[in-house]
Amino acid sequence: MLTRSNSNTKAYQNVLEKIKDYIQIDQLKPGDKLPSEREMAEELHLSRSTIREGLRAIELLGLIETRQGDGTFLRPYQSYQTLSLLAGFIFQDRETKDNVDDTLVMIEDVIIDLGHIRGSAYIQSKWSGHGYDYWKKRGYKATFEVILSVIDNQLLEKIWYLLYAFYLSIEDKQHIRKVKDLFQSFGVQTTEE
Amino acid sequence: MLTRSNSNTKAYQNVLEKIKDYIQIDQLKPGDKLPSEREMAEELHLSRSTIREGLRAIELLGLIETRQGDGTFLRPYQSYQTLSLLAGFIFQDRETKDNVDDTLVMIEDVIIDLGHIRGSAYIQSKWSGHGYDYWKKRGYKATFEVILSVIDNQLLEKIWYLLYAFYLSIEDKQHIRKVKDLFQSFGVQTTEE
DNA sequence: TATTATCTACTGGTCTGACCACTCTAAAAA
DNA sequence: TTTTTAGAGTGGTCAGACCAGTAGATAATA
Repeated sequence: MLTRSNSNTKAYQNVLEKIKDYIQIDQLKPGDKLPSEREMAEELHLSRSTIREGLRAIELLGLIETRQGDGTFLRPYQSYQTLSLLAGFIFQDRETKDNVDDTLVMIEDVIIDLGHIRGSAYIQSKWSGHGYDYWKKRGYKATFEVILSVIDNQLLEKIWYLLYAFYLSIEDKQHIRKVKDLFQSFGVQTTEE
Repeated sequence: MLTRSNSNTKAYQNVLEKIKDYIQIDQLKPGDKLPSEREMAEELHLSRSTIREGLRAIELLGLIETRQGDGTFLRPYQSYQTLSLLAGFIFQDRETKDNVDDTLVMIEDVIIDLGHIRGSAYIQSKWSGHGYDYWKKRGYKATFEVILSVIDNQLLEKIWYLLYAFYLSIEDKQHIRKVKDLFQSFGVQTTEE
């Protein structure tokens, strides 16, 4: 268990909260303009430098965009950008490296189950259309993407991509799952022709 | 002395690069101390405020930790906590929300299944020990953490934390899953006493 | 001597006010 | 009308200041 010590909030963290308020109260949408730094400073009774410290933080996360001489704008986010960032930290932790393999398998189990439920027929036709050898040649990733395409959950897809890519980067093994079994589970013939 | 080295890159971004150098050249490890803000400012020929803008950015990312009167330190790794703050900025479109919701449920299904397999007895005793009301009071997160603790897959745990934190930040509902059902699935009595 | 209290130098946290570079817009000039 | 220009506003950066907290050296104490 981690011990998270102090909890004295710093002034710039209020900036983050305040900006959330701006977004909510003013119903700001991506691309919209935020109040100027000087305005925020006055309204929050903070110095402009403190305001800026808060802005820089969320700018690095890709949530806002600053244009000199123009203003600060909400960005059309890419929420996955943040997920990628977090993934960076997750993978940075060496302890979790060992878990990548396990977790990848788990995630794939989920994906395969969903594939059966939501688009078994489509997957079957797609795979059968080209034949087993075709997908065998195109590789594990392409094959799996067929399932992912019918599930239509971009977040789950992103998680799988991250895990899979990371797995490949730290392991020698090419396939963690028998593609043949995968095909057969969807009722696709795998006999070579 | 004018600065602003022509290109579009902002000065504070150099701070990030420089800190990477510090880490690499000085072979800094988690917990180690970085040069003081004033030192960095002098060495990079930047003002202290600019240095601080860079520091705040990577602080929010959880890379560093600042202690007033002491210094700035490299951090082991980041928890989901700070990022959950930002989740409020990220999710606005319905589609993304649905993705988070769906994915969270999926991940939890996996976790619950694994809980049954790897530590059903432990979970049961843990929950029974304090009684249903205790966990009901402590909340969904604490209850779920019992399952996570026996699974012992930190990556899966972190993914769940991330999704759960995101979920809370975008929804009002406290419980997405009937805790009562969860208890009963592990054979724990839920009758009030 | 061993302990405690105090001082001091240094650190991050914040503020003020300034100047620059840039972008927009509206008034002035063509 | 179109073009030019001047100004106001914005972010980018800076220097210097003061506060608040920490750690280590020093002095005072038991």
